[in-house]
Amino acid sequence: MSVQERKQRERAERERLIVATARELAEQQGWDAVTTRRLAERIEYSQPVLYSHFRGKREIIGAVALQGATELAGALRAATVTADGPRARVAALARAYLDFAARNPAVYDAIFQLDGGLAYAQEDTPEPLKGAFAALQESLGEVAGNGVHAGLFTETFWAALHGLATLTRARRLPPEYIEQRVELLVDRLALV
Amino acid sequence: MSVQERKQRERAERERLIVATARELAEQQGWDAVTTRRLAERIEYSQPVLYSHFRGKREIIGAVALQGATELAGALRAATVTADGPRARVAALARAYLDFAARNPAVYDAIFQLDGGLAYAQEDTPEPLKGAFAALQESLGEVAGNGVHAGLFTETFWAALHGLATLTRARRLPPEYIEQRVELLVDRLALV
DNA sequence: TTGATTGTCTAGCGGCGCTAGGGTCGAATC
DNA sequence: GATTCGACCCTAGCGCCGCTAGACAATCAA
Repeated sequence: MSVQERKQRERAERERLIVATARELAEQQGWDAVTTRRLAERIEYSQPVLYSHFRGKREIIGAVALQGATELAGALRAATVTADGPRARVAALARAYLDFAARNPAVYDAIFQLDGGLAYAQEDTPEPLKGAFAALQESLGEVAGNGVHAGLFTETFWAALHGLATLTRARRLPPEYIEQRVELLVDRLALV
Repeated sequence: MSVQERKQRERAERERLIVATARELAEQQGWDAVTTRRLAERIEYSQPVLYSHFRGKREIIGAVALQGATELAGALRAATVTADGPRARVAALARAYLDFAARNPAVYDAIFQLDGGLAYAQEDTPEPLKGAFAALQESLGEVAGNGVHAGLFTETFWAALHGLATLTRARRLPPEYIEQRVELLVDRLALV
């Protein structure tokens, strides 16, 4: 059975390679440049091999999204544990979120803009996505204020961050004053 | 000279037809379905005719975006004039904005998500885009609060609306409770 | 009437996501 | 160790895409 196991391992390894390569290519040249041909060439296999791992390009985007969501959740938690008090936690959370979006634009798109065939905000939502939302809510739930549902507050605050992240990167918002906008958001939305 | 004028009129009319058809097709089946072939077929001309009006598909998206921005500005102003007092104006503005995004998803994408080759937040930004932002600022500037720059406040509030609009439509946010989220935003961000 | 110009179309280029079908090569059997 | 068999991967190609070159027809000017 050792031969089969080795093959399974190699297959899993190749799948990781595909996802990592897609992500890398997307960050380097944008998702439009991630074509099945280019991707196949980079991993040094032919195109059809991709389809033995994923149903299509959409699923590859989805895989990158899940990986990214896990990292995002980690980054958010890492940023908030060291902060002192609810207000500081929320501020750190907001900065970490926007920082992640700015540093990993392609991954951010995979999670929040592109169609990766994933279910969001439902029961069958994959764990990494739920986890990322949970990471947001852990800090934001503290400052929702009386009578305001924590989930609803988290969604709204998150939407504001998402708007800042996407409009800035799509050059719809001038890149200056990011910090002031975050301050404004935290000051007004978070009740300490 | 009347012949030339007639030709010019006809050309302009055809250009309007192209933009209107692209918009219609995009709203019906999404921007992915707006291919130069389909577009050409719908206007009953061959593909190259499109390229005698626009440099490419990107410019067609840009044309739809400009048209949409003008409409958006109008919708925002129409919604705010009847409202009584700054708080009500902002609430009406927010609802009108989200309503526009929900009713014209493809146009909204053309304005705020897709690449239409337009300049944003710069001196050479086309007038319709400046106008839409101005329409936002007219109502939002009133509730920025002391010491907060009106432009910065407008950008931040707008980003929050944009986040709600896009996340809702991309099914990242559950479609219920939209009104509550808007209430929350207006209550907290707008200083009356 | 003729020649130039303008306008439009047909055809085609390279590239896309995706798949059918054939060939190769290693594992299991005798 | 030879033979069979099945898993695996590649070549080739389908119907699309955005975009363009070059042929051709209609119109205008001389």
